[in-house]
Amino acid sequence: MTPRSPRPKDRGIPEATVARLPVYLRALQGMAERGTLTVSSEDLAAIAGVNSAKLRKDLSHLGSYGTRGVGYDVDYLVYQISRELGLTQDWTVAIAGVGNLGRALANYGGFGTRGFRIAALFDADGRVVGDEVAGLVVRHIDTLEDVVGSEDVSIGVIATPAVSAQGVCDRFVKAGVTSVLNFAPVVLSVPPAVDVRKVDLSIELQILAFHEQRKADGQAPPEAGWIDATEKT
Amino acid sequence: MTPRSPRPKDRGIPEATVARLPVYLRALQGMAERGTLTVSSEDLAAIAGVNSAKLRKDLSHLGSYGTRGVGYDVDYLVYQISRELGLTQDWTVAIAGVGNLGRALANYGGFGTRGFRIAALFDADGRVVGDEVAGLVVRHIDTLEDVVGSEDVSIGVIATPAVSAQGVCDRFVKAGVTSVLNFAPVVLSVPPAVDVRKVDLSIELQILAFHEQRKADGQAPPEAGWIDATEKT
DNA sequence: ACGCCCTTGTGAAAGTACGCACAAAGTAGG
DNA sequence: CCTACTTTGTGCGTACTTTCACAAGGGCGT
Repeated sequence: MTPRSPRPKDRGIPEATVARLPVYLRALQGMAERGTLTVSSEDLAAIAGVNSAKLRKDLSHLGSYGTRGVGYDVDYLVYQISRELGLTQDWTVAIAGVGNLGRALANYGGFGTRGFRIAALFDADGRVVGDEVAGLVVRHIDTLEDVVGSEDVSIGVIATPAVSAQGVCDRFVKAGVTSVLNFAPVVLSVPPAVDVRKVDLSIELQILAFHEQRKADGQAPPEAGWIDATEKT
Repeated sequence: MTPRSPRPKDRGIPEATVARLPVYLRALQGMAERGTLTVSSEDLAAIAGVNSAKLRKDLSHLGSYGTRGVGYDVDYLVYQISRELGLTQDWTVAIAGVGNLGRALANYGGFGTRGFRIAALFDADGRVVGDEVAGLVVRHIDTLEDVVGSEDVSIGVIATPAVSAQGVCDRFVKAGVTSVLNFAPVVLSVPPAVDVRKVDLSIELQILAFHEQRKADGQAPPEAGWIDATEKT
C-alpha cells in the first residue's frame, strides 16, 4: 500500500536524467525552429550525444509521449520537457558580483531561452554601483534583502570573489532564495532546503589536465572513429 | 598474472574521484597557507563538503598517504594530488572568443592556482583583434593553427557563440589540441582521443528550476539542520 | 483487413558509486 | 612494554546508472 503522496504520479525522476533533459530540450527547440515535426530516439540521441536507449528511458520517466514506429512529436516533447523542468513559469534571478563574469552572465542573452528573468545585479564596489549593465542599474549589495524580498527572487547567482561568496550566500538564503548557482571557487554551506549548484572553471581544467596527463603517459593508441562527444559531466 | 602495463600502478582512478580531487586540493592549499601541518579525513571532508569515508576512499586510490591515529600531512597530500592531476607540469591553454565570457576567463587570475598558462586569445571580430586583454594581444581566429602549433597548446577553451563553436573546435582538434573546455551551448563532436568538458549556464539554471518547482509543488517540509552543500554535480 | 516494418518502452544484466562499520595500525601515556 | 585512544584503509551491502536486447504497439502499403 504505502500511500505516499497526493498525486498518483511517481515523481521520482533520477537526477542523472534531469541533468540531461535540458540538452534534449535545446536540441528539440532547434529542430522545431527548423520545422521538423517528429524525431526518432535514434536521431535525437545522436544530436544530444547520448545512447538512444538512455534517451528513451529518460523520456519514459515523463510519460509515454512517443509513438511506436514513428518517434516523438517535436513540439509536444518540447512542451512536456519544459513543463517538467518548470520552464512554463518564470523564475526570478539575482546576480551578486558584477565583475567580468557577472557582466558576462548578465549579458547572456535569452538566459536559457526564456524562463528566467534577471531582477537585479548587486555589487559591493561603489565604483560599479549605479552603472548600467545589460539594461539594469547595479545596486549596492546592502540592498540585497530588500530587493530579493520585493522582487520575489528564487534563484541567486554568486559571481563574487571567493572570500565574499559564503557571506553573500547566507544573505541570499536569509532573504528567501532557495536555489543558488555558485561560480566562486568555494564550497558553500546552506540549509538542506536550499539547492546549490557549482560551476568551477579551475576544477574543469584540472580534470582535463588529469586526462591529458594520462594520454601523455602511456599513450594508448586511440581506437579509430569519430564519435559524438559524450561530454563527461 | 595479466601483465598489463609497464608501471605496476593500477592507474584506475574512478572518474567521480577525479572530479573531487580538485576540491580537496583547494581545501588543502588553503590549510597549507594557514600553516596547518596535518589534517584528519573527518576535518578535510567537512571542509570539502563530503562524507569522510568517501574522502578516505578517494585518497586511497592515490596510495596510502595517511598515518593512522594522526591523519594526512597537508603538504605531502597537496603534492600527491597535484601530481596525480598533472599539475606539476604546465599546460598551455588558448581561448577562442573574446566576448564578455572570454574576457572574464582570460582575467581569471591564477587560472586554477597555477599549472595553466594562457598562450593566446582568438576572435573572429576585427574590432576586437589587436586589443590587449589580460596582457595578451587578441589574435585573429585565422592564425589559430599557427599559434596552437608553435605554442604547443594542449587545451582549447571555446567561449564563442554557439554557431561558431563546432567549427572552432574542429580547428583546435586539427591543430593538435587534445582537450576542449566548451562554454558554448552546443554538443561538440570530436574524435575519441579528444576530451571535452562542458560548462553550460542555462543547463545549470534549468536543473535548479526543476528542483525549485518540486519544492513549490508538494512543499515537503525540509528536515531541520544546516548541512554542508553536497553540491550536486 | 492484413501483414510487414519501424520504433518505442522496459526487463534484466552489468557497471559505478556511496556510505556504514570495523579491523588494522599507529600514537601517547603510564 | 603494555594499554587506551585515535584515525586510516577497506570489505560489504545498497542504491543508482548505463546498456543490451526484445516484446509490444502502431502506421502504412496492398
